[in-house]
Amino acid sequence: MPGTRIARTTWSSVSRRPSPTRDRGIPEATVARLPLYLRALNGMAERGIATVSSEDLATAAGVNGAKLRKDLSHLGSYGTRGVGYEVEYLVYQISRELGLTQDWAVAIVGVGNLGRALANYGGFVSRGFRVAALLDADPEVVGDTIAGLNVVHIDELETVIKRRGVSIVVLATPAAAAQAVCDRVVNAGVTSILNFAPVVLSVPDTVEVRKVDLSIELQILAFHEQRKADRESGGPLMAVDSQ
Amino acid sequence: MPGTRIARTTWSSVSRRPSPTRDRGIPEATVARLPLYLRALNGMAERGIATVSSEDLATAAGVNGAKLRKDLSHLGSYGTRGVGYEVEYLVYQISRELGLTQDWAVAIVGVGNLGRALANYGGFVSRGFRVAALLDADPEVVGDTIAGLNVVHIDELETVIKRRGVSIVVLATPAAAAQAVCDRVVNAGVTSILNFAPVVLSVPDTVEVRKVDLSIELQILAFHEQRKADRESGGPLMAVDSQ
DNA sequence: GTGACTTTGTGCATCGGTTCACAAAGGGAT
DNA sequence: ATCCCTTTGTGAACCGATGCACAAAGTCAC
Repeated sequence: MPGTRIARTTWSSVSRRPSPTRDRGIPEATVARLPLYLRALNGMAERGIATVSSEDLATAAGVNGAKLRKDLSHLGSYGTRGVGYEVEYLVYQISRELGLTQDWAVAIVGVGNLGRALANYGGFVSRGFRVAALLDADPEVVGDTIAGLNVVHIDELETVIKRRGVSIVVLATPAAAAQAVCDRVVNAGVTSILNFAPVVLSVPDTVEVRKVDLSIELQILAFHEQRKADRESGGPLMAVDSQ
Repeated sequence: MPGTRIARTTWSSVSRRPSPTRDRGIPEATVARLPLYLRALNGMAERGIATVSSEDLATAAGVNGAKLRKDLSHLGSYGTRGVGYEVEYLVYQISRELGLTQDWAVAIVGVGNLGRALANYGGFVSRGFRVAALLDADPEVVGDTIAGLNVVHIDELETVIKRRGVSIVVLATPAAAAQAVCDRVVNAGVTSILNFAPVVLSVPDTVEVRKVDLSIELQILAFHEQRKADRESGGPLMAVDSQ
């Protein structure tokens, strides 16, 4: 299947121009941590803290100081040497960089247990995001009101996406339906998808897919848990080495 | 705070012995992909496929062939050159490596919308995992039956963990309660935690914490989405470079 | 048994990300 | 204005992960 490509989290061809000062190509790892910093900073702003050092912010966000400084340096030079970062200002800069100064219309497809939970989860749709539509294929739930929104039939997908300006879609459908819905969503012009279904989605590489997979996380935990158990009973020097 | 350490996903001191053949230290990146391979293999087994090449399995799992082969080579030499991998056998080997041959008792703490969804989500508790307890602080929901389980008051946390042999805890509490519950869970001897609350948990570094954070995923999508928009209106050569 | 063909397993170059360590840059006291 | 102290921003070494490319190892046909 040469037409489609497997979803990658990174970009195939980011502009690799060696810009002199403000290289706009922010490393993916950094982008993934910016929301963490933002959350910590918001907490500080609420508690009335005006200024913060890289070291303090780093521990609040659960990372190391040097990493935080390097991350922030990718956005620009927003600190004052000898003092630290001004909290309000940094909140604004990170918000702007993440695109949270505009607001994003999100559609949730699949209103089962999980979809319902997401729709109701007020905290996760924080500043910048707004649940604009709920869709489902089951005639039983179509027409219901969940979190103040009317559930629309999946047939209306394309119409709803266009009319309500949806640019991010959350997939909470059963695994079997996910790829088909995904295809339609992509055809409707959406290029950002958050996928909760336990399948590997196949999309053109202009589309960004992020995956949240509960079962995988559990399996990773189980791996480490088992290893700890092995360690205890076997001891580190009793490694079996069954060659 | 020198006593506790921020949760890292990796191990501080994995056995770094240069073992000759079967190095038991499997790279973290590999571990994270094994569940993906396992899922693809299970699908193939169901469809009656007996044997599969690295290239086919790789595309099914959404990775590149060389990576898959290197990943599998960390577990041992389970393929046959010129033929491929026997599906059933590989399923068993990966399951064993991930610790899915035993079953793990999981407790879910916090039975709000999300906790309820997780409890009911039959698919996610796949082979190897079993929801053994539901806990909550709200007297309103304590005593309810959800997914066939009685919701227990959080006061019973330590007792329930011991009595039901819980070794993995899923935190689905409000952010404000998460750290306190986490401390109690850790004190009760649990060393594997899956955290859905939007906070950075502080735990001793013998404890493995994995985080699932919907809001962060959305923000990452927004970042890329904004960048695409900038690209279109600005054009790649109109980079502002506001030095 | 031999040769052609297929596919694994891995050495090696490369790349992105992390961490260290320090020079540069500011603030504040005297 | 000068000196000392604090903290940022970053060059450079390091480390793990990725991907290429190929030799080794097996199957199958005859």
